[in-house]
Amino acid sequence: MQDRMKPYWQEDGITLYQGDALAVLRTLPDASADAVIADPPYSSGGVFRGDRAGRTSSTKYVTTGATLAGPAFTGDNRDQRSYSYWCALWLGECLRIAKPGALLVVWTDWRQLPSVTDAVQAGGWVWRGIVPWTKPQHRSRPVKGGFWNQAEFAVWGSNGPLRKEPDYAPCLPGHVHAASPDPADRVHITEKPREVFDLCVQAAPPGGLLLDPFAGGGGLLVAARRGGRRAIGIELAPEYCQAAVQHLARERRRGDQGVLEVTDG
Amino acid sequence: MQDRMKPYWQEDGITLYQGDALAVLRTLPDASADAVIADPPYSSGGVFRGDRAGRTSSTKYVTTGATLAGPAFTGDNRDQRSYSYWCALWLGECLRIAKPGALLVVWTDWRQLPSVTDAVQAGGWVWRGIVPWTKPQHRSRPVKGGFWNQAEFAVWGSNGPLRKEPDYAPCLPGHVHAASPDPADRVHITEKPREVFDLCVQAAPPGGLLLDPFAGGGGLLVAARRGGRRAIGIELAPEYCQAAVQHLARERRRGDQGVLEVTDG
DNA sequence: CCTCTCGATGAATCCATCT
DNA sequence: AAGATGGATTCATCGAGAG
Repeated sequence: MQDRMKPYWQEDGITLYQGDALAVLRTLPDASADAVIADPPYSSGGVFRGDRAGRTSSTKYVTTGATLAGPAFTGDNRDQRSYSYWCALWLGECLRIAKPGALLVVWTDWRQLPSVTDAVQAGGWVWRGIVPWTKPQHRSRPVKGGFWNQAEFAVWGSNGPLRKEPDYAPCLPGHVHAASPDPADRVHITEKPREVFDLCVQAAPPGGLLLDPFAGGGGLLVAARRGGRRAIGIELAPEYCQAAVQHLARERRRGDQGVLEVTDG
Repeated sequence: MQDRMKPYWQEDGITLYQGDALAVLRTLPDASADAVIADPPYSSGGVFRGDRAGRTSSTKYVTTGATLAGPAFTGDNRDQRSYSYWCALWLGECLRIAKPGALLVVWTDWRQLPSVTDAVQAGGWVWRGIVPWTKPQHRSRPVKGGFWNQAEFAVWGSNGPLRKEPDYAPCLPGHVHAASPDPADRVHITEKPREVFDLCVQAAPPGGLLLDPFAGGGGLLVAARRGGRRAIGIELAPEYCQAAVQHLARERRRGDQGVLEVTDG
């Protein structure tokens, strides 16, 4: 662990660092996080390698004429071996930061799933399962002559044996079925629905600390505050750091309204 | 391809061979199957290596002393390397038997998923996706301090480019949510629900030929006939061959009743 | 029709002990 | 010390049936 960095933003137990995930992770203290929730760039593309090179996320993920909600995100063109290697690096660093028994959740698509399970174990975590997130067909991609592509996957594991303490050792649902947010409401291109974030947040006990090395639009940070957890987010792109902070501010206003509505009812 | 074997049973375009999958596959003709649907023994169980070896399916998967449907099945004790190797062998043989553009569906659990995706590609198939089957929580197992284990996975691919013919190139659902059949109604310990078989059957066009190298209790053969497809099943255990034939006979009677009921209504 | 209790269920897992 | 063996046990869920 190196010297502490200056946060990009901090409020209500939510901290956001701007910078490269590996670089920032190295500055975080040992055995401090109750759970690590990671949604790294998938680095996926065509079935054959040539399809994968030289395109940025704006052309890859937006097939219709819809306008791109945010800046193209980087780090999404690694080939498979270097992707596994890179994942093993930051996963190993996360292991150091995680408390014993802490949970790990890493999101991926079908194509990178085997690389991610390898990397999780290479990073020293105990791999314990896969949680599918399934989307309704109208929000996913048809494959002519095959099966719809309507699932993404969370590879999950733990730092050593699972927590058994009676105070917080829940049995969490092993499947989420929810639609992606409407493109108009999306902060990040690949933003996951609220249901997914709300599940991930429960990987840490109330008041516990979540670590999100690829914070993107800040969806997990928002969910962490909503669920009464602290969180540390890391995001490389300044545009997304700004978007995440705005997201947190917007949801705080909406949350206040929610509280008022509850009081009224 | 070697000499034809004598079928164990044959009727209505459904053929069942009794024998080792690899041995029987070698006797089947080239480019004859429209789809391959495989539900091999998972050789799974145990987060750590020691828990994976030397147990039979009856002691491994059945905790309560209750209802053991049928005998324990064999071939469920391979270590990870030999499991991948063995899968690549029969998958390669299936590729030879498959028509160009034929679909492949291989069922597995989370633990063997990466091995199976490797083996599918090693066998020469183009890997194209993962279809999760999710179960309701009350028919799956809680994991204290973690996520419920409530999904199994179909790794799917094709023999070369996907079929594009307008006559049969459907977009099939990429997710099934269904409960396991009631233990009393099960022919095989690990039998999948009807919804799963009905989806798999659609991988071949109506009248087309399905190949099931691990027929077990015959669930896919029954579904194939129900869906108007032909099928070739292979099963090693004579007990399960017999059970599959009985299953087909029972469902034929039930099917006749079903037709009558529809006529009545 | 609603609420409650009760029981069955699970393609395993944990851990002490022995080799 | 590492691996193999064997025995004991997990608990939230939801349907059925009763009240």
